Amino acid sequence: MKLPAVSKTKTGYSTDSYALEQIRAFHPVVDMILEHRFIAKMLSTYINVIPDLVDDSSRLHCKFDLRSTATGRFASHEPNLQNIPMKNPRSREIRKAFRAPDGKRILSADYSQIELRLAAHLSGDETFLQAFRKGEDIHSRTASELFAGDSDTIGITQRNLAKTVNFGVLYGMSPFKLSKDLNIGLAEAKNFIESYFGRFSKIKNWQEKLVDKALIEGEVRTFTGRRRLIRGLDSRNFNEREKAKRKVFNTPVQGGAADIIKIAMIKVDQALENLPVSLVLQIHDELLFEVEEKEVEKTSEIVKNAMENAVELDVPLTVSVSWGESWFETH
DNA sequence: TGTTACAGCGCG
DNA sequence: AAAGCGCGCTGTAACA
Ligand SMILES: Nc1ccn([C@H]2C[C@H](O)[C@@H](COP(=O)(O)OP(=O)(O)OP(=O)(O)O)O2)c(=O)n1
Ligand SMILES: [Mg+2]
Ligand SMILES: [Mg+2]
Repeated sequence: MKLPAVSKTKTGYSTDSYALEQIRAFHPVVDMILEHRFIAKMLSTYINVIPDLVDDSSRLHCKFDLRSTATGRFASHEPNLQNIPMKNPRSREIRKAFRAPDGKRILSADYSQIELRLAAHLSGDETFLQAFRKGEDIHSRTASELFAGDSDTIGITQRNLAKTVNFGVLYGMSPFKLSKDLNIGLAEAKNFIESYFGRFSKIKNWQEKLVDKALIEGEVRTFTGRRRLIRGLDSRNFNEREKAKRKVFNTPVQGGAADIIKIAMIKVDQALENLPVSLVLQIHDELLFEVEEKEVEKTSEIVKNAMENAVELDVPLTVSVSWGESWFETH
């Protein structure tokens, strides 16, 4: 349609939502395509599919693959119940369909800033460690810094963007992508990254040491000894080499967080032995339970305690618990 | 009818 | 998307 080209893929012009956002002012069809894409995604992935998978007892069972991921996380499939809509208020409505039976509640327990805490622990960065000892919420803090000026408009959407920024920068995001994500200039994005690693000054050095070690050993490990083989660190291709480096310093953190919740699952299971509670889902750093309504408060305490004390780090682990009649009410 | 590559997008 | 990482699912196009 001769609209401006935002970027290219290997087969043509890119039409992903970022590209369309950039050209929406040039033609009314662009917004219509975005809306169509959104509805099509919801229908084809969730709304038209999931009801047919519910069994005779109104239960929906996914499968969990415990040994397919590179980092030690679980993977869920048929259907994937680890990617049910959450971030967009319109699509989040889907969670109202995931209900506890009469007399029971859905209870969710999610680690706070889990990979940031683990990164603080593993790197030993004093500023980072102190922030968590003081009970700071770094995602919220980043949100306020990003939206300095309009402090009333900082809600969950802004915190989610800040979350992407915090993990993006930690795991090697380029100033280019950061500037696009935040709609800011390249220079400002560079500044943000510099001040991030300036503030948490031991992080960079810790990451470099991990890469040096991985180059020698050909692998990287989480704190439990879980190993991931890393290829490409000695590649002559810059992109391939840099990609391998990012895997090296992501894996101990993402994989370590996976180790933590696995330990927590064992402890939770033991602690709940005599209560009418079933663990129904794991979503990377979150556990979802079905609980007799009467026992919700007691379960909340036990679960929170077991998860927060799964392992002992140089920072506290904090877990947010919430519950309701459906999955929508949690968080 | 089934497989693969691709682009795209949902979640953590 | 041009240096965030980790997943699974979808529709389309091309091909067997
Ligand atoms: N864009 C994202 C979102 C999440 N994660 C990883 C790091 C998070 O620590 C972990 C769990 O995701 P959460 O959404 O639970 O985020 P946090 O635990 O960091 O924050 P919260 O306090 O909101 O739970 O998944 C990531 O790498 N990139
Ligand atoms: Mg969390
Ligand atoms: Mg979570």
